[in-house]
Amino acid sequence: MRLADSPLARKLGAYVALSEAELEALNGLHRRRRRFEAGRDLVLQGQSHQSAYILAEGWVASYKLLPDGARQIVDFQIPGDFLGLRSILFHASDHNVEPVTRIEASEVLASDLLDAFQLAPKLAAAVLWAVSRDEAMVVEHLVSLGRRSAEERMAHFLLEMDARLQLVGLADRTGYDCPLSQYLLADALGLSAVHVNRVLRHLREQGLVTFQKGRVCFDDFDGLVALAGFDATYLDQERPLLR
Amino acid sequence: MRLADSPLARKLGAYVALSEAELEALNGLHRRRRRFEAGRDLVLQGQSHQSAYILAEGWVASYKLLPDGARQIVDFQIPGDFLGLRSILFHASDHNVEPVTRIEASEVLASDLLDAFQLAPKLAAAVLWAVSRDEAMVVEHLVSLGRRSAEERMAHFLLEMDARLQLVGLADRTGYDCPLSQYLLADALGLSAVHVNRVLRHLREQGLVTFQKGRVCFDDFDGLVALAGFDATYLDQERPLLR
DNA sequence: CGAAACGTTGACTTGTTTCAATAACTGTGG
DNA sequence: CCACAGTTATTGAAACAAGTCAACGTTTCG
Repeated sequence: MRLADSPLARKLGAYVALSEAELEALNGLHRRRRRFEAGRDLVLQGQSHQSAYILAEGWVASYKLLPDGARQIVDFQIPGDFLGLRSILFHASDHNVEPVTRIEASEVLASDLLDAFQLAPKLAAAVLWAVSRDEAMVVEHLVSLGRRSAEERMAHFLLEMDARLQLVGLADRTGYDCPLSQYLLADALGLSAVHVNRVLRHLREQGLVTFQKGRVCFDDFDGLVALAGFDATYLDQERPLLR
Repeated sequence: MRLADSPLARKLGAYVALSEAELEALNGLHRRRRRFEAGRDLVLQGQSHQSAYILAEGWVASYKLLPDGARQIVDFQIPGDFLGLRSILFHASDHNVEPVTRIEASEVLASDLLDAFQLAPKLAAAVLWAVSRDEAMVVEHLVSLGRRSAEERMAHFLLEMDARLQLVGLADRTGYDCPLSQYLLADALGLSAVHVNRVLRHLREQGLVTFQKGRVCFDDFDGLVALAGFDATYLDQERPLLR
């Protein structure tokens, strides 16, 4: 694998072009590579001294549990994303991190990050950009839950994942492979699993998207964008590259 | 006013005790103090090269607008909070910032922050903590919209604002002054203004909280905490002080 | 091959929205 | 200081989106 082919390198490359030396420093973060099985949480709500990770392969869900047992998935992570970065600084982690599939991830200590930044200062700006982008995605998700209908939410979500996956080369405009069950979608979108099923059926019957057997397939991309009111500028990934 | 009395100093002081020199550096951020009238937005969605601010007095709402004109308030800011910090780094601001009351705020440039961090490195950690805390609040808000009922949402919101205001000395366990209209509450909680009114009435009739004439008054604090399932650990402000 | 997880559908219930009308504030100019 | 306009609060009735319960089909995997 060439250096630039790591998902994180691809993603950061959309923000700023990275030199060979900078890619090298980035690669240094991928020592301590680990594998985790689906369903075994990496990070637990309330626990302290947790590590952060860079996800290399597979899908992950970050979620919170409520006293009554309900759960809300805050975001999914895909290759190239950070996991639990906030819990490095915080007194205790305020959320859980669960692999949706079998995953591969590199453990990252605060000191690793600082070392990399010293080697390649441009990297610090790029990572800060990635973190701000994560926050912007959480904000957009909040807007979905507060002000979009179930159908708009689903459409918006499927489109956001497409844009994010495209950035790391795992999707194109026709669709992508998606390992999420309808239960996971329900917990992310603030719906019941039954309603998720109905919404997906309706979107399919309207000829907009088909999500079946682990594959999301856009039948009418522009129609879906219109329905969702999807505007990808919050992902900040359409800019002309800085060089 | 003694140095430690600025709201930001009070807030950061809950994370780490600050020396006189550090308070001095923090104070340096309060040059360029400005006043803004209620309703005249400071930062606009889609605009670039925006400033960040530290809020010194008054309340502010950060929100996003949807194509159909609906709006979702992401968070309110109170004295001691940063405004639009994310839009310093980002290509264009992805949200609007509107003063709810007449406010006073100090404009902060990226270079000001870096200067202050150089003068007082402990400040960098404290600011990073504040930013992470902001993100944790957005996440908890998202959980509210996704998985809590209207009544739980309202209760949770009123309790969160109490905890935050206490940290800067603007509230106690009995209540606080709150300039938010029911329309603003509705746009924050993902409800209609009519339903906000009904929810407030019901909470009042249950003897839990009274929110009338600009004042939130807790009639049964513990009962409200129980109803909301409120657990303030995500605010990370209960820790024993680091010295 | 069987069990468990996941997906699908229908009938019914509920929380929240919408529409509509009226009352109570708030601030401003005469 | 009062009258008026605009905003904010309050309440009822009807409509609707999404949830719940329940049953059954389908896939996956050990």
